[in-house]
Amino acid sequence: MRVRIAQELGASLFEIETANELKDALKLASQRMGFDHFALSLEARTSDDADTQMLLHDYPAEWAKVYTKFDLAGRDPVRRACDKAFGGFTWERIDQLIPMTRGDRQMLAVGRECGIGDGFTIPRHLPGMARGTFTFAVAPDRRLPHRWLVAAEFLGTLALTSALKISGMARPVALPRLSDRQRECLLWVARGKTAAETAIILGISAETVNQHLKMARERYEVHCSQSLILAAMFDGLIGFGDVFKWQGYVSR
Amino acid sequence: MRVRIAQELGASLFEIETANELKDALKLASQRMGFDHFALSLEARTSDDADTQMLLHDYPAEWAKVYTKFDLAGRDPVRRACDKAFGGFTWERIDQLIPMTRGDRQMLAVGRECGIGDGFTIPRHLPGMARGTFTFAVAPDRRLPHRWLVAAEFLGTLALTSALKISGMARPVALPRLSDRQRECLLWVARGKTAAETAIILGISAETVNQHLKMARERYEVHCSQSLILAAMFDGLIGFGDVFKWQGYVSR
DNA sequence: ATCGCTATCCCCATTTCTTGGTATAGCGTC
DNA sequence: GACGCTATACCAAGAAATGGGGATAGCGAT
Repeated sequence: MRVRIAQELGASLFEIETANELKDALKLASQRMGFDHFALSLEARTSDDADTQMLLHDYPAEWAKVYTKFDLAGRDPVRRACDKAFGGFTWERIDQLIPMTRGDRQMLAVGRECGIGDGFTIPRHLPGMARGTFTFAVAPDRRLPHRWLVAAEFLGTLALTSALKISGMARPVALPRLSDRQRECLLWVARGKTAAETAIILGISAETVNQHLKMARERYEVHCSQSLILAAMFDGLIGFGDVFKWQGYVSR
Repeated sequence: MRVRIAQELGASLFEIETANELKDALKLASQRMGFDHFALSLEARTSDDADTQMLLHDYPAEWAKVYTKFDLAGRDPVRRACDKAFGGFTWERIDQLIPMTRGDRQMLAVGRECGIGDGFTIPRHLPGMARGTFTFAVAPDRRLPHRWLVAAEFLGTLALTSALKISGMARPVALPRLSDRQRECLLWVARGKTAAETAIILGISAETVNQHLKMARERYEVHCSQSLILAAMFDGLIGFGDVFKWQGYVSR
């Protein structure tokens, strides 16, 4: 039932096209699930200018002011905990994820004074592309609606996905531009192999490997393997998982 | 109701202490939710090759054999899509995330022949620490239990968290740190500049640029610039935005 | 003041990549 | 059968990266 509601709210996110619409929808959704506040933060790494960040929230103005004024983001235990958790976590569990300093507790206390009590934060990362968090929070005198946390995590993930789309990063995917063989050569080069090594691995001549790479560079209109790798990776033609699994596979 | 069941199953995960127990629990849970198979993959982001990987699954033996034997991991579209999604995705939606090559479709077809039909994969990343995926799959003649996907994503996240704890990978890995100059040189190389061009841009000697890159490679314990760029990017030291922003900035 | 450490800078020999060519064979389409 | 596309293979010259040396300057700790 709760999940059903979250799914309905989530479905509406996919028709959203502006940050303002998203903010309104999230405010509605968070309150419907029994939270007092929400905050969405997305730091994308592919925007064209300084506008690589999206911050939507309905925190009390005072807290937002204090937070930005004293640059509390740099010492926020919630942010640090985000680098340690695969899934959402309630703030009372932060000390299980990271060591809490006195300053950390003090910061949470300041938050409470500003109207932010307990919270539930969902961290998400896309290597090289973006990192985002979604937080649901309640007033200091209220308790988190624990029965809604699963739905909240689901909705928060959708909200981040939507924000990513709005931010202009999720472009329509281009057609595959490399042949399988070209991609295979590229993959081994990305894994740190030389053309000669790749040739042995694939059982073809080193010159042929170079030829495939040459063709691949031409298609991507770049002049060096670094750019080729990054372009292919950005397009999703190869991924970090394809690469790192093979670190040290055949060491020299 | 479905979430309740997932929560109960999830709660049991936190008392688990060995990979085998986890595997049994996940097998039970996945079947209870209406899936035929599950697969948990966790890879730590460390350069030394100790137990940096955990793979738990109940895929058909034939598929596991084919997958490892033919290096299918390097051309698995599911793995690539994991770098593009904040949340779980069904395999039928992969082509909305990444370009699908002929080889990709062929690979999914081979999977179907081996008993793996549609799937739902949950990707999670911890920058500088680990990357994990959890997949629920059904036999080729069956459909994914869509009503269970929210619960599945919840449970999958918990399973990955549990696996992280069990594997001992959770200890913070000290990220290689690069000096400002090293990072600067790396950035320009990632942007496709040669050492000589970078030298002019930075106003230093080309040999010095090479030296910075050399030190950076040593810190990351890699032997070539490709690996250096990818490792730094995976760790969040540089991002696609830092790179593509500058395409064509100085024409060649 | 000396030690250890780091960031910065430079040279050079060897290996590797990049770019310009050419060529054959297979495969599907028109 | 001609055409386009791809995979395969090779050659050669020049540009670039890599890994081996050193060297200087600053900075904090003992």
